[in-house]
Amino acid sequence: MNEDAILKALSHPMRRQMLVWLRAPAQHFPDQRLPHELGVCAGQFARCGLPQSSVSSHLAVLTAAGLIVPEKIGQWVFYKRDEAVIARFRDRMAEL
Amino acid sequence: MNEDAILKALSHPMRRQMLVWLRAPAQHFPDQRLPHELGVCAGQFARCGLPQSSVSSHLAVLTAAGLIVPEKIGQWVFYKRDEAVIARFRDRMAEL
DNA sequence: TTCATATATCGAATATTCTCGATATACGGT
DNA sequence: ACCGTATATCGAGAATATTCGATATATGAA
Repeated sequence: MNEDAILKALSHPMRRQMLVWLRAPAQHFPDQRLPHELGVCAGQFARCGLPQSSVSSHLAVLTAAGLIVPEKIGQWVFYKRDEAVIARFRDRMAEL
Repeated sequence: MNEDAILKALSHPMRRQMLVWLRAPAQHFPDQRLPHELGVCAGQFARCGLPQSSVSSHLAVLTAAGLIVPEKIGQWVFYKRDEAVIARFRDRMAEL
C-alpha cells in the first residue's frame, strides 16, 4: 500500500469522482450492457466529459495507486475498486 | 471543510510528517522551552532540514486547508492540529 | 486480411507545485 | 530609536502534473 501514491491520486477531483462512481456501478453507469459485476468498462467514463486519453490517464493513476483494479475482457477493460486497499488506506489515515 | 485543499495539502510527504509530529508535541519537540499546551512553535520545524521559508510555506498550506491553527504569541507563532477538522475529513474519506 | 471499436501511449503546451535565497514585517528587549 | 529574533512574503528557476490531439496497440467481426 503506497500511501504517497494514493494521496496524490486522490488529490485530483475527477479521480475522486471516478472512485465514488465505482462504489455503485449500477446506479452511476446504467448504460452499461454487460453486467456490473464485471466492473465498469473504461469507455463508460466518457460521461465525465474529458477526452478519452485523459480518462485513460486518470484510470492509470488510480490503478498505479492500487485503488482500482483493471481486468481485460475481450476488447474492453473493466475497472473495480480494490476495497481492501481502500480500507487499509482509511486505517492509515487514522494515524494522521 | 475543504476536502480538495486538505487532500492537496496531504499529498506532500513533509506536510504529512508535520501533522504526525504535531500529534505528540512533547515527544517530537522536546527542545521547546515554552509549554507544549500552547502548540508547537514554528521555528521548531527547522528539525526537518528545510530552509525557513519552505517550512513557513508548508505550514501555510496546512493552515489554509484548516488542518492546523496558528496562534500568535509574542514574537512566535504556535501551531496546533485542528482535531475537529481532521476528524470530519476522516469521516468524509469513509465516503470515498 | 481488412475494418471498426476499445484502450493505451506519445508528445508538446500549459498549469501547478516545490524550492530556496533574498527581503519584508512584526515583535521584544535595550 | 536601534538591534536581534521569529516569521511571512516575494520572485525566479526547477520539477511535476494536467490536458488533449495524434498515433499506436489490441481485440473481435466480416
